Amino acid sequence: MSPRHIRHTESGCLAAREVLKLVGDKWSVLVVSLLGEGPLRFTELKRSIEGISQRMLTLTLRGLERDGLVTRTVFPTIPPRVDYALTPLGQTLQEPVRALSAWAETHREEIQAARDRFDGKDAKKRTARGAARQ
Amino acid sequence: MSPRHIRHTESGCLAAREVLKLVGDKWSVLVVSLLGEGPLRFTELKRSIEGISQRMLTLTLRGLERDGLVTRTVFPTIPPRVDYALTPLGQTLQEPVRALSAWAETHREEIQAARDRFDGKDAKKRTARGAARQ
DNA sequence: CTGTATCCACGTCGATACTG
DNA sequence: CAGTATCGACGTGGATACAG
Repeated sequence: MSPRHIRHTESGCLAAREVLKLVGDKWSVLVVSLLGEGPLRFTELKRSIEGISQRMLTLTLRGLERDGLVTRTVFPTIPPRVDYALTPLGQTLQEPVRALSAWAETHREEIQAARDRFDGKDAKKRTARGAARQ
Repeated sequence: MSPRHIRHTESGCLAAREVLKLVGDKWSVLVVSLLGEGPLRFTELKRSIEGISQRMLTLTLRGLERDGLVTRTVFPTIPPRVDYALTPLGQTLQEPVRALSAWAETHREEIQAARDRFDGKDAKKRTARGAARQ
């Protein structure tokens, strides 16, 4: 795994990879997006996302905290209360992410059409070879 | 898996998720970026990326082709020759992706600092509890 | 309430070998 | 040259149970 082959600055591309991976994460972007509208408690996040497990929410938040994108504030009360909020850095991430989401929304139908076309041709090929599956 | 909980339009968020996943993919963005400078053959791509296996390059290209981001042109010669190129749709994707990469580059050091801080505190906590690992 | 720990199913990826 | 097929290792995510 020599990272020498990647164009331009090596560290820049490694950073890009990591951020891209973060963005590709199943929950991170959603959490950041929710916190973009204000701080939330653990349970509030869990309820807002609803498909997420406790484990995954914890892991996601830890990762975001580690990267300096969210802050974790513990109130040592009983029962305990923990607030999560976006850092300034986390807020700046929202802009490029929103740009990407906008792109997705804009080209959603175009992509879907391409997929249908591709899958259609693929099905034809398979049936032509006599092995119609499904 | 009821997709009812996601905010705003359901299809929009599903589309965003899929694009985010595509962007988070280990190779897709790299391939799109390379094709952004002009069409390339299969082997040229393979050599340019170098860390990628034949299998992964094939799968990546099929996925991009399916989504209508790249075209696959076969020249029925011997030996065979296949050119891959970005579609107009694929080209438009480059802009938001570059914005995200720029964000990564800009905040690279900031993120690294946050990680060091976090990992440092984590290590301290662990040693304080008497279980210094590593 | 806010986690942590454990287990397991699943998908993804790489290595390798083979084909047209 | 440009793939496809197969296999095994690995990481990721969900369910569940338990703890502070």
